Amino acid sequence: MSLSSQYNVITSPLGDGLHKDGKRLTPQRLKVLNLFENIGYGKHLSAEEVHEKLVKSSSKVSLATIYRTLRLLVQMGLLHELELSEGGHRYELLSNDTPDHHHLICIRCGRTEEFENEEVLEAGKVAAKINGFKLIESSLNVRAICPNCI
Amino acid sequence: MSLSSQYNVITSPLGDGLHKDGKRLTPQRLKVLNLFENIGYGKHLSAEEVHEKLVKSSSKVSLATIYRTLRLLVQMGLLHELELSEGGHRYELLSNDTPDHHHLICIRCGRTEEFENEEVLEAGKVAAKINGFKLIESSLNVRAICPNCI
DNA sequence: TATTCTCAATAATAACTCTAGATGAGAGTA
DNA sequence: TACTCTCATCTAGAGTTATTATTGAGAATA
Repeated sequence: MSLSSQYNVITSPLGDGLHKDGKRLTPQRLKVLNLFENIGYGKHLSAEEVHEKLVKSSSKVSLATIYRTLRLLVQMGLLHELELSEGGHRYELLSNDTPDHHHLICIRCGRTEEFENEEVLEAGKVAAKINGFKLIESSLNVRAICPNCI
Repeated sequence: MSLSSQYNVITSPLGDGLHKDGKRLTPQRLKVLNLFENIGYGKHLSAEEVHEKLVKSSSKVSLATIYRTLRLLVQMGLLHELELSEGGHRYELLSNDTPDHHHLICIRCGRTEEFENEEVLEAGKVAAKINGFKLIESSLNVRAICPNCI
């Protein structure tokens, strides 16, 4: 039996999106997406810049793969493509759902509800600042039992 | 190649604890632990009570397995054993770290810092109430980059 | 009564195999 | 310059097998 039938294995949005399509989660794809997550929202890079940055961080990924991966991540809705008037394209991280999204998860049936909360976002910011971290995103997971399962 | 070598598969504390010891994550073990999580902290049950409750919820687990599992969960530090003067033992969920614990996680090196925050706990409570869920616990995960990795 | 032991049957999961999807290097295209 | 294509090589992950931990039922123990 493969692990995918386990009760409690949680996978990434990238992995999930790829797998349900017969596609594969590769180190290269992860590196490209991580790069965008690291630089944060609102910043855009060209394919060449992505390539340079990965090479500098001793993560060699070929330019052809960069192009293929950028196209894929745009198709998956994880990146946004900007067309420049000077020619060429740039890519930026697309927040895939409500910013500052939190989840209420039923531990019995897995039902999930999203909600927003400003104080939670603020708490994340403060914690990051105190510890000298650069914030990327925060998500509150509330483990609970839904009405149907009580 | 087995999934365990993947980059981004997150497993449960129970699964992790068992696997690193060559032990297995079984439905029975999960059911027993879930039962304690569902009734919440501070409440204790005897082996017989655990058995009854599981049988009632149409989750048949043999009494022998209940005893074996309770001993295991105590060894793993997930449950606490109380010795009663009238004879027999009772078990209760052990909060394995700071209650209302939140995590600041470096997405590059994996370094993790814990912190507490009252507003976050409150936000979880409110969200659970609005949606009719019974709260179990909430944890805020802040994805960020630590000083060493910036 | 509360708990443990025995042992045949069951099943979690590590290990291995295999195949199609993905990559790298470099040539091709516009 | 900006990107795509080709193709040999590589590898992610599905599928399968095999091993051995775990379970259930009931007897045994204290």
